[in-house]
Amino acid sequence: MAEQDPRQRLGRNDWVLAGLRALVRGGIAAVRVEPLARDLKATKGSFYWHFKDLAELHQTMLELWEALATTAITQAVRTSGRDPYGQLMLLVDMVSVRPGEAFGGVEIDPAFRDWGRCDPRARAVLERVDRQRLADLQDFLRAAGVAETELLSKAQLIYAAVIGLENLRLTTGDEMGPPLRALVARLVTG
Amino acid sequence: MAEQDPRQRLGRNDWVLAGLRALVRGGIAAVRVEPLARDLKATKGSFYWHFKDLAELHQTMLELWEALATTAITQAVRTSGRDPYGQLMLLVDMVSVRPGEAFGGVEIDPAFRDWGRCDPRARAVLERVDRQRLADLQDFLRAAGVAETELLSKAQLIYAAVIGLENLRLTTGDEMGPPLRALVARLVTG
DNA sequence: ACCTGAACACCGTTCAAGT
DNA sequence: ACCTGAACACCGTTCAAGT
Repeated sequence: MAEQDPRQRLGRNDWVLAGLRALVRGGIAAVRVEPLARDLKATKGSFYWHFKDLAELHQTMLELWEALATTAITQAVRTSGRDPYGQLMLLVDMVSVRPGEAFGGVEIDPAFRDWGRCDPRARAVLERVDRQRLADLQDFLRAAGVAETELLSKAQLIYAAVIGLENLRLTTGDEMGPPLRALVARLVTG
Repeated sequence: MAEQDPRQRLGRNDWVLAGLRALVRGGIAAVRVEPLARDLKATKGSFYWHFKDLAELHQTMLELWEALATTAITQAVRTSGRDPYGQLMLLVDMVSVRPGEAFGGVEIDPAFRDWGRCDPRARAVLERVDRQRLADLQDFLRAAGVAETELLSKAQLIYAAVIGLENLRLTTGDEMGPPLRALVARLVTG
């Protein structure tokens, strides 16, 4: 995306990105000051210039994810200029993108979901994200012509499929795009 | 139950019990060598006489719980000499007992359930325990005259109620015995 | 057989001192 | 403004030495 020049000085953001990498690789237990410092070839003192403590880094990661996982993607979809059905498919595509191809992409979702199972602070964020996404999904389905009485159940089914397919991709390596597009097509036209 | 005499020397079991106490109070993160040693007024070296490392203590705790959580209770119920319906009610009573009144009692269940969410070793045990309990519950329901086609769904409903009520007891403090007995009565006679 | 005490490694946190 | 280096505390793990 940018920043090929190896700056000597680190910003708050470099630590957050390193934290996200560690989270995806080893879970929240891997997001620790000293390993992160080694990763960035800096000292722990540098970390403590940017953050009060580990909890503040965790909080920052959660806030970033909450923003990316909800407003960022739906915003991009809404302003894409496509018709409602095209917007739904774009949403599916953005959510199905392979790990590393985009941030806020789906590769970090399971990592945050696992984190939410073990940490009340993360769980609160996870609950807000899930609620928001279900609400957004219902908006898109409504715009695409789905009947009001079927909005919730269809949104839940799609979201459940996304979560389940994310997990399967981690184990079986299967792509989630095709089955997801098929499901959405069936639910919108049916 | 026993052991009022304060022995100087600790056994493997004292460490396991201290580990269970710590797990219930503070989750698996609280089950650590040095705090446990402080709790038992011993040194860390003593711990490492009985266990290779922390992982071995964890494993021992999981094995103990798996035994108590499945075979121990159902065995006691089966050999109680009651009729099938009485056995079901005894099972409910044993599972509803207040924290501290019995080990293998339900007070430690939520702690192991939380642990299972964050640790693959614990998750494997949790899955076996849940499957075993559902199977046992179906056996008891069958003996009490529940129709074969309704065994699974009724067992699931009862087990879900147990888990949900355990959680509510932790927050609201409500007793779980009465609602559980009512549910079982309705499902067996209905 | 069971334990103590000291040692070492790892890591979170603080802080004075450097650029 | 941002970082280093050293220090301290906490805890997992090892081990020689005690009873």
